[in-house]
Amino acid sequence: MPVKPNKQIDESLVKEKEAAFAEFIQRKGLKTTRQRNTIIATFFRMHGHVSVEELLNEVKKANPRIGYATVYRTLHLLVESGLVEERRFGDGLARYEGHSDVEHHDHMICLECGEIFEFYNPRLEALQEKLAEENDFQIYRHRLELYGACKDKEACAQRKRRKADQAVG
Amino acid sequence: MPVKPNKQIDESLVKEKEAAFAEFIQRKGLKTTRQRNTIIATFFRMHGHVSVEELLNEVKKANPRIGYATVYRTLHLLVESGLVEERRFGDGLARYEGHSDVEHHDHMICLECGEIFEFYNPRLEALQEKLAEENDFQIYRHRLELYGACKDKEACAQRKRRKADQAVG
DNA sequence: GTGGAATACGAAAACAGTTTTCAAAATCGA
DNA sequence: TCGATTTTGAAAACTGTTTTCGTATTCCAC
Repeated sequence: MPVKPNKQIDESLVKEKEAAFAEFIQRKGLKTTRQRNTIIATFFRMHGHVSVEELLNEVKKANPRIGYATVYRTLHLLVESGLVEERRFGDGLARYEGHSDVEHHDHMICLECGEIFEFYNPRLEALQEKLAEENDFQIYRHRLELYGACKDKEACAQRKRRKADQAVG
Repeated sequence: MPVKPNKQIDESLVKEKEAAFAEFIQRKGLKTTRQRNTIIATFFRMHGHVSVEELLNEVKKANPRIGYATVYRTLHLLVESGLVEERRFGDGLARYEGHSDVEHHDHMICLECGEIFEFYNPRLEALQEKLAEENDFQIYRHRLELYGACKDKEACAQRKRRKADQAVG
């Protein structure tokens, strides 16, 4: 089971998403702007579960004049378009995730190094459906998060150091 | 499977918890106060997933001079004591849940009427453990939330009305 | 292309939930 | 009861997010 999604950026996939967003914007009668293009181009080239601040930092490298408001607004549009999902892991801030090839997945969050792993298991999905059925409940969506720690302490510590370095730099 | 926990308040259980909290306070060298007593007595006699505002409203009936700050502070102590758990269901506010007889459970949240159902299934727990094991990950805790809708539309609509009434009253 | 209505931008203010501050009040061991 | 320590409540501060408002940009009709 691949716990971590592919780290490589698939440029053609990014282009596809940019096109899909452009179409969404047009369909809604909204306008294409330099800032929105910068923001989505940046976002779709980032990995994993991106916070607004992380995204803004990257965006500012391309255009320092872009501010929080526009990033927030563009992220809302991305969510509305269905290309991106908003997630909250209880640290109080929203994180955004571009839909990867894997349609749906759950998360394991290491409380040591902060890494967020993704996984998917059909038996788990099926079991949830069954339980909902038994309770006369219809599931629209769900969220499952396993909080804990990597057993590979060495790799975990290394990730932790790397992230600490990033935060300083 | 009982989807809703017992609605009855077990007074002896409440007393037990009050005693446990008193012991925690003492052990930490803190002081017993009228306000804290009021707050925990109120909390442990409420059902389900209580927001700070809901709790404060109840508390004010016993002592209108108690404010947000004290409620927040007391809830933090309750969490620290291990008698209460904090949960967040994505609507931006924290909810607090006294540990019930059921040690652990997951949630189904109806997006129509807002009702939060509890459930527990050992196979689900076991499967999660197995998946974590396969990924060299150790689970400390987890959270599973099924968002959807009650299939019993009548009961659902009734709950919705009742809650709307409460909000006004 | 140009004009102009509609939309978007950025900075700053507003907002909601939560936390902290501070001076006055309450607790509790000596 | 005294007095050091903790707690309280009101208000201010904080955090992440949303809205406001005046200016700038987009883009369709011409």
